[in-house]
Order: sequence, then structure tokens, then C-alpha cells
Amino acid sequence: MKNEQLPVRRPRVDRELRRKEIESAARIVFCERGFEASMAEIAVCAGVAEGTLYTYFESKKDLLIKVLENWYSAILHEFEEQLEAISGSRRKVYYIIWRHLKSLKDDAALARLMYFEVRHSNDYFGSAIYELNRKYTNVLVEVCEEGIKQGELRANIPVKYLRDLVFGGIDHLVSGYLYNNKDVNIGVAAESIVSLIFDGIAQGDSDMSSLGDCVRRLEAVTGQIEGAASGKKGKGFTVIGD
Amino acid sequence: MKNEQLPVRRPRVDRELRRKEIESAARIVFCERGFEASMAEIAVCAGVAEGTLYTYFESKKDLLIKVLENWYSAILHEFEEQLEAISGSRRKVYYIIWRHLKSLKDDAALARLMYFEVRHSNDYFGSAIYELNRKYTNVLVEVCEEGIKQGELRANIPVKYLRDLVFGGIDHLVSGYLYNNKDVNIGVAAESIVSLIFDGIAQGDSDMSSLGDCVRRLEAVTGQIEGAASGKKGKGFTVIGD
DNA sequence: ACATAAATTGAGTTTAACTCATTCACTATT
DNA sequence: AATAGTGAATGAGTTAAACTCAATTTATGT
Repeated sequence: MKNEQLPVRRPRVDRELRRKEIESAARIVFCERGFEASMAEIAVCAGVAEGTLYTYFESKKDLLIKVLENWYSAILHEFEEQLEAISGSRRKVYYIIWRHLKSLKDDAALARLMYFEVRHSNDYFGSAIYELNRKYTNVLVEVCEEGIKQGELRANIPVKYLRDLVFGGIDHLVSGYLYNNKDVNIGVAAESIVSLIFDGIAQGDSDMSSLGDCVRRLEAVTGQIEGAASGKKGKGFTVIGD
Repeated sequence: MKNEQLPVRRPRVDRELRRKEIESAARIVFCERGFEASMAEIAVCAGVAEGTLYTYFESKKDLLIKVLENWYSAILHEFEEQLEAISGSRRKVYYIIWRHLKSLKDDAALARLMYFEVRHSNDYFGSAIYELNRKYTNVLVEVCEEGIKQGELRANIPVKYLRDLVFGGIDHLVSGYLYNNKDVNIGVAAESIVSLIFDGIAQGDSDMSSLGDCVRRLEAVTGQIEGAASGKKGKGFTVIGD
């Protein structure tokens, strides 16, 4: 007869509790040592035998994916919540990009694992975390469609391509930084990307574009005022910059 | 010690020739079976013993990287050659994007290996193929800088970010297709990306709407100031700062 | 108390990359 | 032609870590 994981009826230590224990041990070990970390190490950190891990998770990769899932779904939650409070397509898009960059920066170790181990592995597509990621990136699509409806954005934007451009671009941008812990100024990065996306690179009407610049500068100034008023320090998030 | 039977055939060949033999055998096997392919299989295909592989290549990954290097440098060569014949920033950028997409489509198996196995592995950065890739993507940067000089493109483009956006975006776009052999219409994809990059997504057709947009933005900024004055703001995202 | 179910264990299995002492093909020297 | 020297080629053996499973321990229902 075989020992398989079954619906919990009579946990010695509550099964969900232990699962959480293992997940948080794994998070710690993975963050410290990357995917090189052995299951033995994780077992030690969680205070269980190696074999036990396999009664909770199918494989090492599976365990890693669960860890990243927890992380990601927390981000997604905050993400959707905050976005509601922001008005204007450009500001919304800016927030999406900025927040995404911030997540990657704040949890660089996890982002690194996501990027290097999961994102491009064969079992990523179709996984729960893939779906999470779709939902996450789709927020941009929704914001754009709303912007089109409001007349803030041109009607014929290939929205799906835009999504790939933005999130793929950020991946590409950040992966270099993730590798050797260089610092990214996420404010500058976000504004650069937004300006590319919104204004394009073609030489347009110079009056108009300088007006846009003017507005952006005003917004930056506003931020200074606001920051001073609310007494917030606000480390390094500049709307404009280069 | 235990080498008694020797049904061995051992042609001794020029070292560079044999290296090429192994590389092309590896290319075939990797393309067919992916990185799952074992060194034993590659050895059989190349008609040598497994150990021999290790006198030419440090590791399996090293061998794969060499295979991809050959592929990539051929692409790069054609790339630079063709580009000279094209005039106009937009047409050049279109070609870069289109040609890149075409390479990925034509050699999907290799692209897949590049994407899933090499691109995000730890020893990618600093490798020769990384340098090749830099050179490759830098062509876009050069084209843009030329376009700015010619006055075809706006002067203040954050060119590095543009590069990440384009190539990262394409990666992102294609990786989905690479996974399940869906078809991509590279013409449509290339044009969509070019239009995004050049024209942006902002509504900018008429002077009026552009001005209206500016006014709306200014109003929003004013609102920020007012909000700041009343001191009300959650922990959440503010347009500026955080 | 006892039987039973299930959680836990760690020694053992597996698998494939990688190593290295040895063999032997080839060349230069006599 | 014989011999020695060089280094390419070999494949059995090593290793390391993910994963398995029969046995063990512990909690619970009757």
C-alpha cells in the first residue's frame, strides 16, 4: 500500500500549519542560497525529515513555485487595491510600472528565482503562478481599454502587444540588475518607460510635447510639496529624471 | 585496470574538425530533444565516447552555449549587412524587429533553448553569447541615435530603456508562442510594435485634444496640491513619491 | 485499551553529469 | 624499420542530489 497525501482528517501537527512552516523555511533557504539549495537544507531549516517534504510537495520545483505563489498573490492583492484610488490613464500606467519595479526591487531574491528558475521553465505555462501573472499583467490591458474609452488614449492601440512590451521590457531591464545587485532608480525607470509608451519616439509637434513635459514637471513639483506637507521622506521616487 | 576488451575504433582527427563535428551533433540532438538530451546521446550522435566531449567542452551547458553562439553570430552577421541597405529610422527599426522575430520563428528550437536554458541561467552574464547579444541589441540603439541626429526622432529618447522594451517585449511575446507551437504573424507583430514605439499610445491627433489632455493633467495636479493641503492621504500610492 | 489511519522518517535508489587512469593512434627521430 | 614520445580518446567508476518507500511513530475513534 502506498502513502499518498490525503485530505486531512487527523493531523498530528495540523497539516496546513506544517505546510506553512515548510513553505516559510523554504522561502528563507531559497532566498539565501537560491535554487541551488538542497531539499536536505530546507528539511533541516523546517525541522523535518527530507522525505516529509515530499508528502507536502511533489518536487523541489513545486515547492519553489508555491513559495513564489504566496509572494505573488500578496502583490497582486495590493496592486488591485491601490489602483482604484488613482485616476487618469497615464498615472495608472505609471503606477503599474512603478509598483512592478518596486516589487522586483524589494524582493530581489524572490524576483530572481521567479525570473531565473520558474518563469522560463517548461512547467511554468499552465501553472497557478502563470495564471496569477496573467491576471497581474492584464491590469495594464484593462487600464488601457478604459483609457481608450475615456478618449485619453488612441483608439487603435494593439493592447496585447503593449502588455508584452511593458512587462517583457521590465523583465529584460531588471534581469541585468538582478544578476549583479546594481541599484535601479525605479522612479527614473518608470518615467522613462511611461514616456516611451505614451509619447513614442517619433518627432511630433514640438509645442505639444513641451507642454506635456511642462505638466510632468508641475506634477513633480507637486510631489515635492505634497511630500513636505505629509512629512514623508519618500526615498528616491522622482517623476522626472534621467 | 579493467580495460580488457577493446572493440574500439579511434580515428584521430584534427582537433578543430572534431570540435565542429561535436558541435553539429549537439545542435541536432539538442534541437530534437531539448536540454533533456544526455551527453551520452550526443556522444553517440557524434560517434565519440562520452568522455571525449569533456576534452572539448567544460560542461553540457558550455556545449549548448557554443552551439547557440554559432547560431547567433551567423544571425548577427546577416543582420548588420542587411541593415546598411535600408534608409529611414522607422524602416530600419521595423527591419530590426521583423528580422529578430523571423530568426526566432525560423529556428524555434534553438530560440527555445536560448530562452529557456541559457538566457536566464547564472552563467549567461559575462558569457560570449551575452556579449553577442549585447552587440545585437545595440544595433537598435545605434539606429535610434542616428535617427535623433537626423531629426527623425525626438531628441530626449531614453534609448537604453527603448532597447530593453523592444527586445524584452519580443522575448515575452515569443516565449508564449515558443511554448506551444502557435503561429505568429511576424509582419503584424512587427508593425504593431513599431507603431507603439513610434507613435505612442497617447491621444495626440489634434491640437485641441492634446491641449485638453494638458488641461486635464493640470487640473489633476491642482487636485494633488489641494489634497496635500488638507493633509489627507493613506499609506497608498501618490502620484509622486511614496 | 486497542485498532486503525495517517504523518513521519531516513536509508536506499536512481540518474546523469562529470572524472581520470589507461590505451592507443599518430609523428618524429634514429 | 624500430622505437619513443605526445596527447587524443576512452568508458568504467565516482558523485551528488532529487526522489521513493517500507517501516515506525503518534493521534484518534470505538
